[in-house]
Amino acid sequence: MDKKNPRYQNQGIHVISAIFTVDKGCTKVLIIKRKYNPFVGMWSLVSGALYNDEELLDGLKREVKEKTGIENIHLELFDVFSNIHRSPSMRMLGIAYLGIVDKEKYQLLKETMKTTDADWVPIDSVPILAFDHNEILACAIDTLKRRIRNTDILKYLYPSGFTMPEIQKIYESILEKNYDRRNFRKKLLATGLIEETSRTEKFSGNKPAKVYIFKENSLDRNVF
Amino acid sequence: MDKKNPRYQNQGIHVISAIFTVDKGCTKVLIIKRKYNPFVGMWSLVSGALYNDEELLDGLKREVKEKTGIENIHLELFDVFSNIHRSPSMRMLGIAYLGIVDKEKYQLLKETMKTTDADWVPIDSVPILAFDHNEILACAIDTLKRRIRNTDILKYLYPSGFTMPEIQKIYESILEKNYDRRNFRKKLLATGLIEETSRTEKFSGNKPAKVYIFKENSLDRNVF
DNA sequence: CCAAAAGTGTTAGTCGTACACCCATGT
DNA sequence: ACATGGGTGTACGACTAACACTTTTGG
Repeated sequence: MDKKNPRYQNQGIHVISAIFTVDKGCTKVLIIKRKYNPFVGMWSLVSGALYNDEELLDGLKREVKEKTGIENIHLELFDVFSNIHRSPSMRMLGIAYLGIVDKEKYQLLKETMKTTDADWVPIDSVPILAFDHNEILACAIDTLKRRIRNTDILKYLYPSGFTMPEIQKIYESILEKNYDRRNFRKKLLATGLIEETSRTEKFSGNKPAKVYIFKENSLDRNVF
Repeated sequence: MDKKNPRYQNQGIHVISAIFTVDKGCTKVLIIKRKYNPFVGMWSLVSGALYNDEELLDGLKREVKEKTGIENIHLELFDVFSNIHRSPSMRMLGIAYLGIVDKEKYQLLKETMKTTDADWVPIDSVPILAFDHNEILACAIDTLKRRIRNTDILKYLYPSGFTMPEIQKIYESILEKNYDRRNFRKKLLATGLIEETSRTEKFSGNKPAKVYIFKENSLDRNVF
């Protein structure tokens, strides 16, 4: 490879995040309003250009922090978008990550150096987004559905534990299906991914519910 | 993003392929011997740098053709490698694809403009490879195992059909497990991914075996 | 007619699903 | 004591796994 060859130059890397939360039974995604060009004034996913001395995840976390104030979240790769004209100014490869967080545990900045607004919006009423972000989001939603069924991604939504009714509601909201309480509990326990703690916590009734946590190991399994 | 900022410059994109085949019960991967620097004289996966006016898959297929003579194969994304020093000369993001082909259907060039040798080697006797290709290969093998169980990736190994004993051997070779002939057949048929044809073909015995083909639809399913 | 591999069916055990009652707490 | 949601067990059907004999072809 000849570094001087212009065909190898002028390409950059976008890191892009689809960060989800579930709020009262509604799946929402975090979007920001852009303060600068390209696409000034438009909404977009939280994203930015990678520096040449940065790992992908480090760059993405930097962008997420700069544009939303949110730090220390789990993000995982799910796809790459390579359309040559997906960014107007130059060829930018888009590396897309997804995450899911409890929005109550983070302070979202409404305005930053690079954004004029930020919000959690229901995934079925997302506006037109900059770049190819609507396409990326659609792909992220599909992947999220698959991953909550096949992997223990929800471990990162509940770092300090969860109750059965609580996590069942999450599965039902994201997958848009209802599950039988008794069978749900049996199936999730049967995966071996979680374990009981001695704590209890109230979810929405009066009787306190047992708190469970995800174990460390994380083999791929069909969960639901 | 300020295009003039040097932190956004000097990064390139590698497209990398782990192309597998199964040869007499042995899973093999295609590697090439490098004619030029970096890593002249070393073996590596089939890979190269992406042009700034190319889609990822187009660039990868160009590289595969240039370095092996092989054309028209299915390749699918499986991971991204972003370690800053994974390439010695400059920061190169590595976008990794995997494929599986019937090596008898392709003519492999032993030498090309950019390679001095090329070969299918058993995955348990792969030499030290250039860049981070050993790591990428290990990751590809894991993914291949998962995908033959969860997706219809073997459709691309058998574009014109397969017999039950034949495809069972492939599953057994890659997953290093044996399956009961009767149950294997029932389970694969139950996925709904395949259908019978009117053709028959001899695999290794004297009695001809029915030929099956993969259907068009390709929903993710657990196969084995 | 013998060898080699292809093709098929039944049974037992396991897993998933459907379903109804008691329990702990707050008001 | 009542309302609200949390917690549990059982029975039935579906799927998975184990297993042996018959069929087709070539030599």
